[in-house]
Order: sequence, then C-alpha cells, then structure tokens
Amino acid sequence: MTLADVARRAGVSTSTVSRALNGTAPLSPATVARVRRAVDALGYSPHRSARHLAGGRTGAIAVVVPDLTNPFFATIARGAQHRAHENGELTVIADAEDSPSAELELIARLVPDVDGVVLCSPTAPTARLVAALGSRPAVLVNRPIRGRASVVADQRAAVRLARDHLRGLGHERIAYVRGPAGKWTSSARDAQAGRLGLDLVGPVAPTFGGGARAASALPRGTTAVIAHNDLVAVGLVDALTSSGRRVPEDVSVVGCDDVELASLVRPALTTVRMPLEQLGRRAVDRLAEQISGSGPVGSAPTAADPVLAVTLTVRGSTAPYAAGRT
Amino acid sequence: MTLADVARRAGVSTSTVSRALNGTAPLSPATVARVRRAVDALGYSPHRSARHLAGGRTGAIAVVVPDLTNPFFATIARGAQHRAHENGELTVIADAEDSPSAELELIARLVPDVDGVVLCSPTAPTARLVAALGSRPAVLVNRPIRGRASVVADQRAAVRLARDHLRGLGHERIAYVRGPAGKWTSSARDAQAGRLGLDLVGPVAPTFGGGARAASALPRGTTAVIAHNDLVAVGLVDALTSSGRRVPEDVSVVGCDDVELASLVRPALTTVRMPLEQLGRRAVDRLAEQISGSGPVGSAPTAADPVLAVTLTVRGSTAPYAAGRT
DNA sequence: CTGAAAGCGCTAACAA
DNA sequence: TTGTTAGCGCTTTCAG
Repeated sequence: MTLADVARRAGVSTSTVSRALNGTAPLSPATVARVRRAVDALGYSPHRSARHLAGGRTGAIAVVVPDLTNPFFATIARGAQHRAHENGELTVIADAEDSPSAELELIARLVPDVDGVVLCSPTAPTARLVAALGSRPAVLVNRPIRGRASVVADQRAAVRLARDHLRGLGHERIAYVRGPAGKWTSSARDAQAGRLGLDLVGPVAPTFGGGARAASALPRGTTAVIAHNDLVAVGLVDALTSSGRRVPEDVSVVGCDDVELASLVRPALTTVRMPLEQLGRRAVDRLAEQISGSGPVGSAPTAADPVLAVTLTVRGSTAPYAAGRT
Repeated sequence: MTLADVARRAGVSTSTVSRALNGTAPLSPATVARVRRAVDALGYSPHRSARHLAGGRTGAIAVVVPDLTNPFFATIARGAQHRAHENGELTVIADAEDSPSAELELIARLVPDVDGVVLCSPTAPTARLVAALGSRPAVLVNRPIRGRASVVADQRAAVRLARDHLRGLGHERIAYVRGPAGKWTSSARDAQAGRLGLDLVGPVAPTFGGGARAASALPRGTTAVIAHNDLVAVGLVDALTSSGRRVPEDVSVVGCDDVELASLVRPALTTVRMPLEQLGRRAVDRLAEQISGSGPVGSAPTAADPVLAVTLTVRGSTAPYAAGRT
C-alpha cells in the first residue's frame, strides 16, 4: 500500500496525491476529493520513514520528562500525548531518570527523529539545553528559557492562593518550606513566598524526609505552613504528628501539586492543584505552531508564553486558627 | 554525515560500511577496523528513517502501558527504556490511558515504526491483541498469552509470602481481598489465595474506595488481611481505623506491589515488592532475542517465559496476633 | 571478501 | 492546477 497505489486508483500522479494529503499546493477540490476517496477506499497510510527521508515531517514529537515514575510528570506527558494524538502526530515519551546528562543524551538522540520536542522541567543547564535544541522546534514546560517557547503553571498564584486560604482561616504566623534551590518552580514559589512576607524555612529536599526536616525548623509561634510540594507536606505532617502536634488542630498544613497521595493520607491534604494535563496539551499546541509555523522557528516564539491558572483544593489538613479553643 | 562520507573516509564502498556496521556479511577484520575508525572519527550515526526505508531495522521499540500515571507501570517502562538504551535502541513509551481501544489503536500506530513491542498488562481482549500484533516481535508483561513471549512476576509467591508472614505472626483467620475479575494479576493472585485457604473477599475495584468497601465485608473473627494491591490496602486501613479498629494492634494488613505510597502512609504498609524495573529489562531482552532471532518470530517463543521473584517488605501494618494482649 | 547498482516510499523542484 | 523527474540515506541482490 503506497502512494503509487493511491495515485493509480485515483487516476492522478503521486505528487498530486502527496499534495492533496499535505495541502502543500493549491489543488482543485474535485481532485482532492477523488484522492481522499481513493485513500480511504484503500485504507492507505503514509510510510513515516519514507516521508521523513524525503525531507518531510516525521509526524512524531518527543516528550522528555525528568522522572517518569513521578505521576506529576507522567500526567503532563499524558496530556501532551493526548493532544498530539488528536493532531495525528505520534508521541515519543522518554524518561531522563533524573539525570541531566541522560536528559541531554535523550534529546540528542530523539531530535533527529521527531518534528519537535517538549521538555518538562528539564534539569540540564540552560546553555546545554539551548545547544542541544539548536533551532529545532521545542517547548519548555515549567522552566522558561529566554528566546524559547514555554508554558508554565502560575506559581505565584499557587502560593498566593494557599496564603489567602490560611489568612482567611485566621492564621497570621505562616511559614513557607522552600524547595531545592535551582529548580524554576522552587525559585518562582520561593520568591513569591518572600514577597508575601511568609517565614521562609529551608530549602529542603522535595521529599518526605525533607518535610520531616522542615518540621523541626519551623519558627516558634507558627500556626500554619505551606510546603513546596505535597510530598514535603506529608512528611511535615508526619513529623509534626509524631512530635505531638496535631494537624490541623494545632497547625494547618497546605501542600502543592495535588498529587494522588494528597487525597490518600490522613488528614487529607489541602493543596494547590496544577493543571497538569493542560500543561501538556498547551505545550503541544505551541509546538505545533512552531512546526507548521513560518520563519526561523525556535528563535522567535510566535505568541506570549501562557501562564496556566491553578486552583486550591481544600481538604482536612487546614482549619481555622483559634488560639485556646479546641 | 552519511554512509557515503564514512565510505570515502575509509576508502571502501558504502555497502562495505553497511555490512561492517550491521555484521551482515563476513568482512576482513582489517576492513571492519578501518570502517569503525572512520565512523567514530566522523562521529557518524546512521539515519534511522533511511535505514528503515531500505528494509532494515528501525532501531526502536515501543512500550505500551495501560496507565502511565501509575508509578507501577511507569517503573516497568523505565526499566525497559533503560535496557533498550543499553542495546542502542530507541524506546517509544506510550500511554493507553486505561482504554482497551486506545491501546489497540496505539499498537496499530506504533507497530509499523518499531522493531518490536513490549505490552505491559494489556487490557484489550486476547484475540484483538493477537490480531494487532500479527507476527511482529512482541513481549507481554504480566499477562501471558499462548504462543507469545511473556515475562511475569511470581504472583503465587506474592500471596504465599504474605500468608507465611502472617502465619508466622500467629494469625489464623486471614482474609484476602480480591482484585477486579478479568485482570491476569488478579486471577493469578486470587487463585493462589483460594488454594491457600484464605477467606476470599470481593472482588473490589483496585482503588482506595475498593479497600474501604472490602473493610465492611471482612468475615467475623478476621485478624489479618491481605489486599490485592497497596491502594486497596491503604483504603482498607483507613476504613478500619475510622470504624474504630486499630492497625496493626487489632488487625494486620498486607498490601501488594510496594508502591511509594506504602511507605508514606501511617502505619506504613507491609507489602510484597514486585521487581518492576527488572520486568521491563527482561521484557526487552526477550524482545531483542526475537528481533535478531532466527525463524518465524512471534509464533514460537525461543525460551521459557521467565517468572521473576518477589520479596516481602515488612513495615508497621502487621503485628503478632495476641488475643487479649495489647 | 568487496564493489556497483537498484530501489524502499515519499517530497520537491521543475516543467507544462 | 497537475505531471515528470530526481533524489533523501541506507540495505541488498548480483557480480566479481
């Protein structure tokens, strides 16, 4: 089943079929219809490699995540794959196993075989990334780099939402546990926390253990704390609990990301939900623009980088501040 | 950078370079060495699509998982990618989003572009899978199908390990919460539970809610329960706890899979650890055999299907049975 | 053991 | 608006 078969069946030349399928040149509607009919009469589907070799698109995009076993990233990848699928593009999801060098290697390996790349929270140095990407279509997720397209979740709103919730509950001494220095999401959230006048704690590792560590570093008088992410929040709650302080009666805790874990622990975690699947979808949309886009792609993003809204999910780990009561 | 460049540099023909690189024909060691030197002097790397188009391998394999956001599957995928990478093959990880039809569609879409496919716990009907795979190299993970290669974790040992642990602790009335009918892992575990004479409960959905439901269906006098998986176990513990029964003082609970969650909840879950990454690696190994293997691949697995060992991770959710005491 | 030549299926000038 | 003609980079007969 090749282009030639279709051409024969439709009574036109192979180039006409090619053009009809790719919209590469103006064709008479009649011809297009005839070709289209032949195509699905024959159940034809183009040969990806042939198309690629001949200088066309590969019809595939790559999505690189730092840690596939982290549902946070897996969900973004899912959103991306979903959207790409709708566009008829194949998606190659690749796992960098939390290694910057593996990440770079993956990119290098994938780039020749796809039309574009989506990079989720890449961990490699900016300069390296820029070099690896060259002028290829690419979109960064949650890690803006000048001159390249990106899509991010609203980190400032995340911290603000958590703070406002706590304030509304009557809390005044609110601590914020910082995430690992160097990660964009950390810096973005940390900066906002500082701006908001929260008591900064950490940075700590973005893990359960990190949360435990943070628990013992809380300023005296703290009645509420916002953690850099859910895992830290859970570790924090655990440490707090085993040191005799009750959550939420004695201290309220808010997480960030709303991973599944947050709804499974007791008390369930109040947390900020990130639009994960949407991040993936938007990234693919932006990538599609670049791929089909005109001009020297890669260097000049066509539109403003979208900042996606986040929302607060209130659960059992937060309660009104009531000194003396309960 | 093409084959021709290498050929020129090495002073041989392109076909010789091709043969040297693929070991397709007997070549004098001297020639091979010369070619090899030229290759890495030039930093040459073959053009995947060209190679594919010309009838060679694509140098890529696909790994299809039913739910990428489930760390259980993501970890298997990681193992697979890791090993494939070592073999110099590119890995395409794809997410079926828990839809059997999407799964089938993915397979159909990927199969023409890869040398082989690894299917993790596929959810589509056997007949459909067989049809979709045709005679292409493929390996099934945790879902044996006659006539196709597969690699599985030892489900029987999993239940046995849990039972023995509980027995050793003095428990005699042990319940087993069954997973969803139709899944291979469920049936394998359920059958073993029956064989072992445990009190069967369920089946319930493999979720937190399923565990909660199971809690109220436990036979009177039950002092220990083994759940189909960790999520169910956690839901079970939660329901038990809120109905006033303490874990592990009143009833011991054992999960299965040892996902991260198991170590994060309180009490932490005693559970059976599955060799996830190893499953992925072995699957790729078996796939590699088929791909390079002789004979009509796909129909006659070359070796016996491996059954990988599992281990028990003891944590806080289990304790000795001591009627009357503590 | 090695070279020459013929495509694989498709796209992209270049004509018409 | 459409057809003709070259290849893309590689593998593979077929000679030698």
